[in-house]
Formats: sequence, C-alpha cells, structure tokens
Amino acid sequence: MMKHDKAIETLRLKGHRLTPQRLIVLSIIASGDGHMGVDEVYQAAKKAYPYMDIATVYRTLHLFKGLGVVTEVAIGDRLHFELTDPDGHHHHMVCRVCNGAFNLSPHYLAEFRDTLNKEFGFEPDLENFAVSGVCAKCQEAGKAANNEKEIQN
Amino acid sequence: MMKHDKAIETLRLKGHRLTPQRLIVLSIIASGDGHMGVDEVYQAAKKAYPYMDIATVYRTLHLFKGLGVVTEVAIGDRLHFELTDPDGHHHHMVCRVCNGAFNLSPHYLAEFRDTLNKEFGFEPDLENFAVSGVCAKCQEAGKAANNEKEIQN
DNA sequence: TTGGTAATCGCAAACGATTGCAATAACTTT
DNA sequence: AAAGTTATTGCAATCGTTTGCGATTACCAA
Repeated sequence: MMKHDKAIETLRLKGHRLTPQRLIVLSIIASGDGHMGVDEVYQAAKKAYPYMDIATVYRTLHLFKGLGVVTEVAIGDRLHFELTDPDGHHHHMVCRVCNGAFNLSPHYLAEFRDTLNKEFGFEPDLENFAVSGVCAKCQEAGKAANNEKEIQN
Repeated sequence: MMKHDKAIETLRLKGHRLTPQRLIVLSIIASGDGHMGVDEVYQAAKKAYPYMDIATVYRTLHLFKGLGVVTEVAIGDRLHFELTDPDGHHHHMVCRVCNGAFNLSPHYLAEFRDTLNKEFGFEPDLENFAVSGVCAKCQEAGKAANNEKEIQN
C-alpha cells in the first residue's frame, strides 16, 4: 500500500474530485523526502503534466493542508510543504542565516501551549509551527566573521 | 522630549541620513497607538508628503526594524509595525479568526528559549515573535456556530 | 557657502502568492 | 452510455512586498 492511499481516500470521502493534477501533486510531495518549496513541486508537476499551472499547485496544496494531508512550513518567507507526519506532529527551527530547517519535537512546545491555554484561553496553532533563529553552526560562523572584521579594523 | 527623539539620535549615530520621509514615517508610527499596517502608514505618510512611495515606506520600516526602533509583527499574512517597547519586549498572540493581536509577556517565552539553547544550540528570534491561534472569544463564537449547524442538520 | 559624493529616493518591473472568470472535466443521475 | 451539474482548471489580472536603476538630496569638507 502506497503511503498516500489514505490521502486519496480522504479526498473522496470529503467530496473532492480526484483530478490528475491533485494526484500528481500528492505523489510528488509523497516521493520527495522532507519539505519542498512550491516551485520545486510546480517544476516536478509540469514534467508529468505540462499544462499544470502554478495557481493549481497553490490551490491543491492549500486544499491538502485543510484536509490535514500536508503540513505547511514557512522557511525564509517562502512556503514549503511536506506530508503530514503520521507519527505525531513535529515542528521546525529555521535558521535565518542558512535557511536550514531542523525538526523540533512537540514535547518542547507542550508546556508553552498549556500556559497560553490556562493564562489567556488562547489556543495556539502549533501544528504548523516554525521558530526562526540562528542555528549552532551559523552562530559559530558568525563569530568567526566578526573576529576577522576586528582584525581588519 | 518627544518619545521618538532617541530614535532620531540612533539614526544619526549609525550614520543614516535624516530624510523627511524617515521622520514622517517615524512620527506616524510613534503617534499611532499599537501596531499599524504598512498601507495604513503609507496613506498617512502620503498626506504629509505627497511624493511618498510605498517602496520607501517598506525600506524605512525595515531600516527602523534593523535599528531596533520598530518591531515587526506578522498579522494574518500582512506585516505590521509598532514602536519597539522600551519597557522590555513583548510578543503577540494573533487570532487567526478575528485577526486580533494580544500582547504576550516575554516571561512566557523565556523557558522555551532556554530549552532550545541548551538542547540544540539554537538561538530563536523571539523579539519579533507572534504565535498564531484562536483567541478565547472566537473559540466561544466557533462553538456557538457549530451548535447552530447541528440544529439545522 | 559652495561643491563633491554617496546614501536615499521615486519609479517601474519583478517577486511569490492569491483570486475572478470563462472553459473544461469529474462525477452523478438517468 | 449519454446528458446534466458543479467543482476544478488554466489564464490573466491583482495582491502585498522587494529590488534595480537613474535622478535627487542630505551631509561633509573645503
């Protein structure tokens, strides 16, 4: 059984049509490993189906997102998508310097969610959660660059 | 002393020019209370200075952001800006239903930052931090709407 | 005060993303 | 199997935001 069969079933159950465009986008996301940029999906889809339009890719990805089939991750102001992790959600830390994305276990966010719930009655969207920041490696590189600067001055 | 005098001083010290456009944008942000949408700033600025261009508004706001003078908040996929809170940063909870933005004290994020630092060496950008979610009021309204639906069915 | 020069501007084009609309095609019903 | 219905598509226009570029202007030095 292909890993996206249940996604197709979800589409049918909710009364959405099984168009070739949707099946292609789904198979591309499913075959790619990890999150993919929209244009990455679009280029691959156009190879399989030359009439494919970028608007259709966006609409399809948003539909899938609404159905919980894919998860949206914002990486460096661009949207990326991946198959929703069936073994529980994971989140992302995205490095603002190198745009690298690292998984973050939901465990680290559970406490935060509880606090917001209790204190403010606010229910945060932590399914599609990405924290921007600077990863360990780029922090090192940054320090090195600063040292060079100081030497030059 | 106007509350943005120190911002002007910051500009001069860092070697940036004091153009009328920058002073206007600054005074608009300073006189508005709370975060403002970019177009809101642009419209107000154009009244005071008809040649004002939207690109200049964006460039100015980004410059101010880099200097720590203003803080950027993403509200419902649009950028908003506010004077940086001198009494310590605050963060935002943004309701995905009503687009309302609520302040969030840094206290609630400190623990989260510490954990990410210790576990992964990742330094998150929590200055410009906004959590998307659903506020208490909209959760209530949502429940009411669902009940109506059930009655109709 | 005047000129030199580099930062900044306004304009226009481009970016990634979204939307309106008429044409198409997936599904339902017969 | 054929026709009807309605979701979905491709296209083009538009959105909010960013960027390249030649013209302008704030600032510094003479």
